[in-house]
Amino acid sequence: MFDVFQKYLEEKIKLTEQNLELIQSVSVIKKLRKHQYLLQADDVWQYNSFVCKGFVRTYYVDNKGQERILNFSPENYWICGDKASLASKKPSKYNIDAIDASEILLIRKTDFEMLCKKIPVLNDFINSISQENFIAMQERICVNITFTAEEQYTNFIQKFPAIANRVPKHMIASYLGISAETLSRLRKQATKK
Amino acid sequence: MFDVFQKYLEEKIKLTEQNLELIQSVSVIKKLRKHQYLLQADDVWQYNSFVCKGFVRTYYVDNKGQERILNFSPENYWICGDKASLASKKPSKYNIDAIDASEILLIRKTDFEMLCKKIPVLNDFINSISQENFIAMQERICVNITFTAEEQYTNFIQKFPAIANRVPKHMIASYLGISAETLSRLRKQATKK
DNA sequence: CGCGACGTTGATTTGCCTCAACGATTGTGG
DNA sequence: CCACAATCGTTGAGGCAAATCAACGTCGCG
Repeated sequence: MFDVFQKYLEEKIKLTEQNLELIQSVSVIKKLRKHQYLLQADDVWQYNSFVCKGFVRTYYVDNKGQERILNFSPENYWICGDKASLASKKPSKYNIDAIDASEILLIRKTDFEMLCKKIPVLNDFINSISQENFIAMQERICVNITFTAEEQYTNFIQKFPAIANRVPKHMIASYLGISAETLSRLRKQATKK
Repeated sequence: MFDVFQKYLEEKIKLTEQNLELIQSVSVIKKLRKHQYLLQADDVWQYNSFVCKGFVRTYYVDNKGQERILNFSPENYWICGDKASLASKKPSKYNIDAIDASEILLIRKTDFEMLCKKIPVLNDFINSISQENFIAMQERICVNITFTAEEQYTNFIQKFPAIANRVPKHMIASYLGISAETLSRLRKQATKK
């Protein structure tokens, strides 16, 4: 499974043989069955993680007991819901679990920092990803405070068609912050048009 | 005004005399009157910017013609609403203008990258700020998709009392994504309790 | 086979928006 | 310096979008 990650990296940046070996030496693969947790709320998280295979979600349970999905992480993406706990070393507020059977590549925080120090091109790459994520997040806030439920859903399927086809509808509703019933009705209306 | 920025930096990281001079050599101060634009939508933005004095907001105009505030940046904070244009070199979707008369320190993107290259401790510091911002953003999304208007407002004043006291109410409403009328009614209710 | 996950539909309620109007304050140009 | 305009906050009336509560069909799985 490391080869998936390797291929991903090689498409983005130039790495020497030694660097790749160094990265591999600190990488661990974790297999998850469907519904299995990668991280449970109240645990401390200490890894950077990349989805080699499968599909993962980050969510939390709100004060009314509802599951709220913060993020989907399909294969070939970093999981970015765990940053808060990773940075603060405090127990996580979020859960991460597998939507499909998955294989996750883990790199311990300290190892990851070592890698970034030793491989400047990796460091730059990671920073550019962080920046992209930040911009995407900002985008999402705009969508959230501006759009109606319908507009949000349209925007979502047009932006993430792959995810939209792959996860249950009620999870999309949870991600958008609307009820599953409302989403169902929106979909019905949309087909009419 | 550079001294405000210098003081800010020195509280956070150790810098040599030369490094400080280097930073100062690429810094420019821009004064803004109340209501003056720092950045207007459709312009390209190429600076990292820090508020030395005053108060600034980042906002956009939605498809219904409403102003939506994405961010407030008080003094001693970086302005982080301009990242998308800065990264992509594309015209900005956002406007930035002064809520109060302000003085903004600007560092051109290329100069800023040079600084980060030459001053590792600055680079690390900037990265940690980016991370904090990212986490705050994530937090905001949670609040947004979970909370009612009332909960959001309570959360806001408790989290940013300084901002809450300083900006007009209708801007807070705009930031939260609720109407000014609703906010007014919430406030009325709150005083009753 | 039976149970749970998923999606849908209906009825009802409600939180928030929109439109409109009005004081209070601030700012500004003649 | 006063008059008038603009900004800000508030209040009321009415309407709508979405939540909630409830029930039901379908499918896949243990």
